[in-house]
Parts: sequence; C-alpha cells; structure tokens
Amino acid sequence: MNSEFTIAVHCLIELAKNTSGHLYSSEALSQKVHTHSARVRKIMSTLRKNELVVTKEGIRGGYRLNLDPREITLALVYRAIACEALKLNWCSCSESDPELISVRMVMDQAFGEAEVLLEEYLERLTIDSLLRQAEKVRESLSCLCPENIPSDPQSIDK
Amino acid sequence: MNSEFTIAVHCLIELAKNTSGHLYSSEALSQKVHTHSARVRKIMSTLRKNELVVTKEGIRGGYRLNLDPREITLALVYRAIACEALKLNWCSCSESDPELISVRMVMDQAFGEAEVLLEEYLERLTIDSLLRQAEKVRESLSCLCPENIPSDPQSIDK
DNA sequence: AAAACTGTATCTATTATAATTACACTAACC
DNA sequence: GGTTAGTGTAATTATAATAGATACAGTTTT
Ligand code: FES
Ligand code: FES
Repeated sequence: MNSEFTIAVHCLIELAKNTSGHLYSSEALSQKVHTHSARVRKIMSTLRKNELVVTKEGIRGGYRLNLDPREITLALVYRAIACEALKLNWCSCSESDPELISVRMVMDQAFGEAEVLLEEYLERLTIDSLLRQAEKVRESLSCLCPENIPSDPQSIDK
Repeated sequence: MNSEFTIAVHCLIELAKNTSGHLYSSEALSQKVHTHSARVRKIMSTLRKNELVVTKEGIRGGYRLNLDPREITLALVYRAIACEALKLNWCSCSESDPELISVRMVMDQAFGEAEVLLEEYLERLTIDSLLRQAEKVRESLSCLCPENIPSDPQSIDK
C-alpha cells in the first residue's frame, strides 16, 4: 500500500499528542515522520479538505486536529487519502472480449466487497486507540533498554 | 495491488474451463489473459510450487489444475502469490526513535489483522464460484449485444 | 535428432512513487 | 507597512517497482 496513508496516520497521532496549544508546523511534523515537509503539507491539505484537521497559514501557522482523537477512525483517514489498497490493477488495453470483461467484473466486485469489509474494520480503530496502544508498546519496549538489562544475568536472581 | 494475483486467478479460471484433456500452454494462456508468456510461466511456476497446478515440460507440455476448481480458494492463490496487499510500506531508514518504532509496530499489527480478515474472506471464494458468476454475467451482458438491441426502440412494443 | 514445450535469469522500458525545488499567497508581529 | 514564518501547490527530478522482452538451458515426445 501507498505510504501516504501511514504518513497521514502518523501525523495525526503526532497532532493528537500535541497539547501545547501551538500549531504543529509541516517542518516539525516532517522530522517526526521522516519525510519531506512539502509532502506533509500536501497530505495535510487533503486531510483538511476532509475536515480531519484545521490548517492555518502565515506566521505561527500550522496544523491541529479538527476532531477528538477518539472520533478519528482509520476508515476516515483511509477514505480521505483514497488508498484503494485492494483495487485490482488490470491491463489498460481496450479489449472487448466478453469472457475477459466478465471475469474482470466479477473479480472487481469481489474486491469491492473486500474493500468494504476492510473499511468496516478500520472503522473500529481510532487515532486515540492507536496512540494508547503505542504508548503501551513503548513502555514494554523500554523494559528492554540497555540500562534495564543487567550486564550479569545472574543478578536478576539476587 | 500487484497484478500477478489477477493474472494467476484469470489463468486458473481458464485452466478450469479447459476440459479438452490437453494441457494448456503458456503461449495460449498468455493470449487469453493478455500478458507475456514468460510472465505466465513464472506465475504458473509459483502456483506449481504451491501445488495448485501441475506442469509438464517438453513437447505437448503445459499446465492443468491440480485440484478441483471448487477446492481452489482465492485465499490459496493469494498466499501462493504472496500479495500482501495490506502491507504498509514504511521508510527504510534505520531510525531507532522509540516513538516511531512503537507506532509502526501497532499499525503493522493492526494491518496484519486486517490481512487475516481479508484471507478469511478470500477463503469463501473459489475458482469455481468465480467461473460460474462470470458465466452469468456474460449471459446477461450478451443481452446488451448490438444484435439484441433493436435499431428502432419502438419495435419493442410491437 | 528435431520440435515444442517449461524454467529461469537478465536486460530494458514503462510507470508509480517520493524527494526536491520553487514560488505565490497569507497572517502575525514589530 | 514591511519583514518573517508559515501554508498551498505545481513542476521537476530521482528512485523504485512493475511489466515486457529476449535468451537460452533443460525436458519430453515424436
Ligand atoms: S491487456 Fe488486459 S485486457 Fe488486454
Ligand atoms: S525514514 Fe522512516 S523511520 Fe526514518
């Protein structure tokens, strides 16, 4: 799948974390999600058109969420970005062989349904739930940090 | 999604139609599915490794199904081709920022589950069911063929 | 031995994706 | 009112993924 979706979600998570009151600039966001600021701007622009974020131009401008993180489902993001991850890509020749056309129609319909199922699943995930999960994961990972691993394993028993 | 999957399914449908007793050559298949014969051979080769088809080299060689079309689910094909349509593609830099890593892990897990759901859905579709559906569609399409459409719409009433 | 195939690697062309640059526009601040 | 720090967006370039094409070794049948 195209990476715009992951970048969008990642940015939204960052925005959800930002409780400073200041807007988050594309430059700062792009560093967090490791991509180019112009790309962030483009993606945030489409998120704004879908009313997921609020943007502001000019000095001290930038981005913030337009909804509560609990309301932003991944399905909303998915549709905003128009991923169509399950769209089958058929060849482009203009053949009119009815057998080929009918097979294509049947498979396109089947994957259209699959895409609906996917969106239903994404409906159940929100920016807030991802953020919480990531927090948990981060905590459990920190247990594995060098400073928490005794150089002498035996010391655990002591 | 990568087109190997659609080509694989399309080829399998063609093979299911072939009741002639002869094997289906890559050349003939490639014409049916509008792609290059070398590509068909490559795809059929991986289908053979997954025991979905039987291949035979040499003169009068070619391909045939190894299972009943009712047993060949799209999930089997999907796994054989290793589509991973929902795999998120993250940037490749070796950053060790724990926040980024945790977000990545959470999203990868979420989409791993989505992929499982997709496979469960594909488990319910078989080459046979697609073939039957395509037949039906083709019949209904044939009603729209030029020769079935009266040049004078009024003639319908007569 | 010749013919008709598959199996597979490699090269090339095409397309999709991402990074970069550029600049017009906007709003805040002094 | 001008400078500054930002977005919006288009255009260009670089890179990666995909597909097409070619080639040829290996395998069966005739
Ligand atoms: S190349 Fe796909 S329909 Fe012809
Ligand atoms: S570029 Fe993606 S983690 Fe750094």
